[in-house]
Amino acid sequence: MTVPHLTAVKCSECPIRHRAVCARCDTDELDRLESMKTYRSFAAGEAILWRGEPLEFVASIVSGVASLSKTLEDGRTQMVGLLLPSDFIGRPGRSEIEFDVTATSDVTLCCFDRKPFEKLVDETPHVAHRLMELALDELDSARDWMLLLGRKTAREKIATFIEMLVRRSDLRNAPNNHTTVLPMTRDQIANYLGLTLETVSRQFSALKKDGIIDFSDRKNLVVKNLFALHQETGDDSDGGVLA
Amino acid sequence: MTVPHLTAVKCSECPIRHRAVCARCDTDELDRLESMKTYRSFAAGEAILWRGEPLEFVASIVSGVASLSKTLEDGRTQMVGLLLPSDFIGRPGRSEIEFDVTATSDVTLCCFDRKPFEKLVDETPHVAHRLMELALDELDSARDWMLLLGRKTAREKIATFIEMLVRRSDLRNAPNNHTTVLPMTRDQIANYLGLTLETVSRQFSALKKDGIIDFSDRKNLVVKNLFALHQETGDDSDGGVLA
DNA sequence: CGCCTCTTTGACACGTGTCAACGACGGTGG
DNA sequence: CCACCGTCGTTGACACGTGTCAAAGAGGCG
Repeated sequence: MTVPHLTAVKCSECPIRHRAVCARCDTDELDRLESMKTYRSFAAGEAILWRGEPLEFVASIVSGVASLSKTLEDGRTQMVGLLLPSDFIGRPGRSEIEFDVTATSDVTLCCFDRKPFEKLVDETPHVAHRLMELALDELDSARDWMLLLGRKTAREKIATFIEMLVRRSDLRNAPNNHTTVLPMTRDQIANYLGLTLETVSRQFSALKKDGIIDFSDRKNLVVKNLFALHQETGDDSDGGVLA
Repeated sequence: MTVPHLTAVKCSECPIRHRAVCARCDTDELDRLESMKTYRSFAAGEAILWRGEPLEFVASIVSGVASLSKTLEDGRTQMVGLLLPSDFIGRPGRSEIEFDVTATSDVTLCCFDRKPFEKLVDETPHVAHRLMELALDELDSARDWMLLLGRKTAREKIATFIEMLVRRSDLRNAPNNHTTVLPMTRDQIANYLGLTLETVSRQFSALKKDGIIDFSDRKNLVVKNLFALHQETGDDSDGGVLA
């Protein structure tokens, strides 16, 4: 299975223009980025970068979902990050990365060669500042995930995961009719949540049996009761729904 | 129990001079920091900052250990970071934090009022750059911890924890005679590792029974066989000892 | 149509949490 | 100086959640 390398769109028309690393750039800065960038695409399941490999390029995710994962010697793996459109791969001043980056769905990246990009970062406070914000956002979500991994039950993990997906995907629908698409297989969800795929499957079934969610097929789910779902996450009772 | 607020030492004589946020500063920049800083001390167990509280100051840890933790509605808590000397509290552009910061041991901080410090960051690339590095280091260790929380067994978690302490504390001793001090109670270790305090205690006992570690008292432990300890961490077999 | 991957479900095992009792240590006050 | 008390740590018995192993169903693609 091959994926065509899409031709890059103009930065000014880019769907992630306002949230990616270029979010704060003025027109001149954008022109400079424009001249440096290349688009690359990866099919679902394909490796984007391997741990320890020298880092030739950095990139923003234009479309699709990528994951960061770490593996123990005996093969147990844990996802340590989920990258969505506008998220950034690679860091200034780091020549390699400490985890594998994999395309979870089909992915399109807006790539920059690392060395010239680092030069640009040094000369462009707007970009440096935005990179800092993106890193801090990742740090916050990593810490939320540590709480989930260390202290939540399987049911709470699944409920939290679904709630996160619903919040990010579909705010257009009427309340109590939230629908969303699972962007990954049961196995990948298990690796994200620190569970086995069997436990993931069982917890989905249990939430379905309790009337909180429903599946139209494997990937598409409807949250029938968002309040009840939130009650299952273990987080503050006021939290999400009313916020 | 009160802790005296130590008078600040000269930046040029500061023990964390070469690793903290000021690491890359030249003499002029250091003078400016010097004029802004205040020392504060906190006794073991004391709260330094509460989640959601407006962030009045940022700080570097001069001595002692502080922890970041998150709590679920029913009281389950998870440490999401351990701050050692030279680590930084607070972020540019964030007016509050999403976790509690607590003094684990007696702690001394080098504090700066947030607003003037942010101004300084904007005007001082050396500081901005160093802050970025510190954030990325934290992100890397958060991700290592996610792997531990999600996939390691209790014994692997304890072995990893001890190995981390030994690496950071005592490189002066001869091989196979590594000694270290546990900077926290069993309960705090449990919250760091996503375990219960009983499990922590049992795993310490098991490693002692297997001749891998030994205790002279509750806090002081000797690693009698560092290679065997590393074998218990679940990490790559080549990893630490030979590196 | 048949193969392959993904998913579901069941039976069972085992690691870790829970509950409880006891022991060790350190500080305080008589 | 010693007795007391509170905190912290250890150990045991048991329960329960989640992992493991196994089999079969569901859907997609050649």
